[in-house]
Amino acid sequence: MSKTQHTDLFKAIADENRRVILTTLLSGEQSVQSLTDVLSVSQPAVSQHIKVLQTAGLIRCRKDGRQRFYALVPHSLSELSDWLETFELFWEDRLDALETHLKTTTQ
Amino acid sequence: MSKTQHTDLFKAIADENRRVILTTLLSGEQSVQSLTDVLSVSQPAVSQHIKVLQTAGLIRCRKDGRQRFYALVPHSLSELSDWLETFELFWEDRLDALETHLKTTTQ
DNA sequence: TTTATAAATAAGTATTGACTTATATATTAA
DNA sequence: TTAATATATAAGTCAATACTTATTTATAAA
Repeated sequence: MSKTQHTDLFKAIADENRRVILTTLLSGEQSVQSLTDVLSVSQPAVSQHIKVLQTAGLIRCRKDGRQRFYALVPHSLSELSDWLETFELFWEDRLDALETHLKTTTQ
Repeated sequence: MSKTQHTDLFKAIADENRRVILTTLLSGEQSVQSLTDVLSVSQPAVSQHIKVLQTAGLIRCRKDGRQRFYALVPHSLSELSDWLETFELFWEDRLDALETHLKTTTQ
């Protein structure tokens, strides 16, 4: 995993509206239209957020007629999960596990 | 937890240099000086990053003479952990657990 | 075919954010 | 005291970002 992609992920989830998109998709795939209804910004703004999320690998697209349905990509936050685990092991005083983890993980 | 604080956390970890500060602190508390040695930015830039991390509740300060030692605040990423868990339950098809989780969690 | 709809892209703007250098503040050492 | 050191704050700059409206592209319906 490149450093750039890493950065993409953290930046992607840094925006509140993009996090709303992600949590909205927990209830299943959504068209751009319905995502626009949820957020209080314009349709182009939503499309722009979608692009950021897609570039980060967090969502994927399914075309159907003139609509596009976006859905969560399974396990696409695992990189974040790995990053978090480093700190959780540290805080749990699982220093043995942390050492192993640091040896096998790129920070 | 307020929405503002939530946003503070995600924005705090969005920056690469701030993530470097956090991972550096895994090896114990550090002075501003030694953090400045690690990053390739000026001392004031480091102080500014420190302020963001401190505001987000991720690090704390200990004063000793004219030095200030910063350290990780244990479990301060639990909010991020909770947020992540929502998606992980979803991806694990633990839909029963997800339902329970969504009922008890503020997104 | 023409018209309407869904979404993406283009282009411009205003705000935020990450830096810089200069300076202020606090503490220690000479 | 005076000078040196560690850090924070001030002020300014530049680039990135989150929006806007206008337009393009693709598809479906009249």
